[in-house]
Amino acid sequence: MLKAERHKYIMTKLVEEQKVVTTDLALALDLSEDTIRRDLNELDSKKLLEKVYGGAVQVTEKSADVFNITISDEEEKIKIVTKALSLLRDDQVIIMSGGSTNLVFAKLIPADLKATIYTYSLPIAMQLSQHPNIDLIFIGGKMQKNAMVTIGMDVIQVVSKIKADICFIGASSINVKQGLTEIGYEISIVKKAMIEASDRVVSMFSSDKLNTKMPHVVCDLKQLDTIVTNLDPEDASLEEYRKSGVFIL
Amino acid sequence: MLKAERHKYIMTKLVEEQKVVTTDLALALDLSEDTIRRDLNELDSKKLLEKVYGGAVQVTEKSADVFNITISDEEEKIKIVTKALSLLRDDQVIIMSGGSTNLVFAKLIPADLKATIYTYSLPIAMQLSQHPNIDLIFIGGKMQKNAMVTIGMDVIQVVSKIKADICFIGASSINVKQGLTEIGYEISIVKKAMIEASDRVVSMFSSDKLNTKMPHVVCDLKQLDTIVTNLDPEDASLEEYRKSGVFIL
DNA sequence: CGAATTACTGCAATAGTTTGCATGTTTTAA
DNA sequence: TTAAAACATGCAAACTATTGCAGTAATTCG
Repeated sequence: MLKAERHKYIMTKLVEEQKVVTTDLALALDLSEDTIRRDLNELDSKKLLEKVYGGAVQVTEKSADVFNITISDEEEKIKIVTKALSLLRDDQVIIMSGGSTNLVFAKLIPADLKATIYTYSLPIAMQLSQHPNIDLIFIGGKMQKNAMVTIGMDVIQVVSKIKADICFIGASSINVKQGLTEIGYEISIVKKAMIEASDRVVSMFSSDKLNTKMPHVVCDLKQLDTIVTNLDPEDASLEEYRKSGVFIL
Repeated sequence: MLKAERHKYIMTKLVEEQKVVTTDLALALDLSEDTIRRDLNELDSKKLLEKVYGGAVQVTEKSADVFNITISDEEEKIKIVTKALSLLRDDQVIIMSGGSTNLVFAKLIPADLKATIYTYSLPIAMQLSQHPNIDLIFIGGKMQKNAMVTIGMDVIQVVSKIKADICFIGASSINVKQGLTEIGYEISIVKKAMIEASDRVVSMFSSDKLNTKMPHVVCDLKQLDTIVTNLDPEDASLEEYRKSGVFIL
């Protein structure tokens, strides 16, 4: 029996019964449970079903409401950004890129902080727009749909005229050799401009971004002043990053 | 029975009956109360319900969420904007101001409409950012907090360079003598610029805005091409507006 | 063709999860 | 205040997952 065949069988069964059980499938298809589990994991990664302990269930379609932003691993991200809150001072000029980690950060910025914040991310601007003491400037331009950020020359032009004390920059990928890299060219050049415009560059990301790479280089590790992760700063996996001289929070 | 299955059952039951009782669930699902309690605690930590002594209740709506925008009289506004949908054509360049009526309008723009839309309202940009065929340009600048729109010279500068086919402009107040008026000076000048930039000016509002005034004049009634209200175009209270020559939808 | 590479499957050892029960504590309500 | 009900915690048994490995099948490429 072909793997594709099995997958079809599993999906059919799933629709019929709202769930599938690993052991039942192994029995029905006369295969080891290991194989079934591998199938289920594969289908899960394709988002065709949701693997759960003991089997799999149908994917629950989350509401199509644009304003209902779900943040994955929010708990983890809260831990990361909480550390970064110590970098904030009154009267700073701040630039923030997009990304869900930065969004969580925006949520947790203390209500009494007085600062000027530039951003080109719609969700972050929405979040900060309710902050009583922050002067918020949105950097306009053409919207990149899914990411809900503006991109392009308009953004670069505005950013390059800013003189910021600090910028908080999301990371798609980071590694010791290439530094910060991005999947999209446009985002990478906007981030370059942000870094140019800021005295201090901070990047926050979870450890699964470590030692990965994307096509477009943003900057060297050296150009980052501080990185903030969910790991302990002394963690072994940060060893090489420590050596490069970047401050780890 | 899979744990994930149970959780779905519990959540369904919770929606149906507004509450669940530990002992009842244990009986219904033929499991120990301990297991049910663990389930409820788990769902609680995911914020899907609130665990209470003896069972669990639905989570109370959190209103402090910036992204949870409530639109008053949404039904009424849907009626208004639905009429205005007929003004849309493929390949138009459109400017939209802020306001909840325009937000409802944005929601109802057909998915197959190809157009370029400029806006300076965060919620409207969020809404339109998911639209597959719209080129969206956000007009940046300093954010006005509560309204979630950008204002000021940056906005004026961009708007004055646009050549738009049509603009959809919210209204705070309108009357036959002064025309369109606004409570804030900054908003009024942005709207003036929008009108300048557009071949055709459309204003949508509910009838309670009729015959009211605010301090800052936006434009004459004559400068509006079309107004869209919840009233029948032939309604008596629109008599004087009809006379002024504006088209009423 | 045939050697090398790649993909698939089952097994075994290890690791992690779930569940009910026993125990002791906390909460509720008469 | 007190007794019953609900709860939290630790534990053991059963169950489920992951990982590396080895054997086999399928595919690729010279």
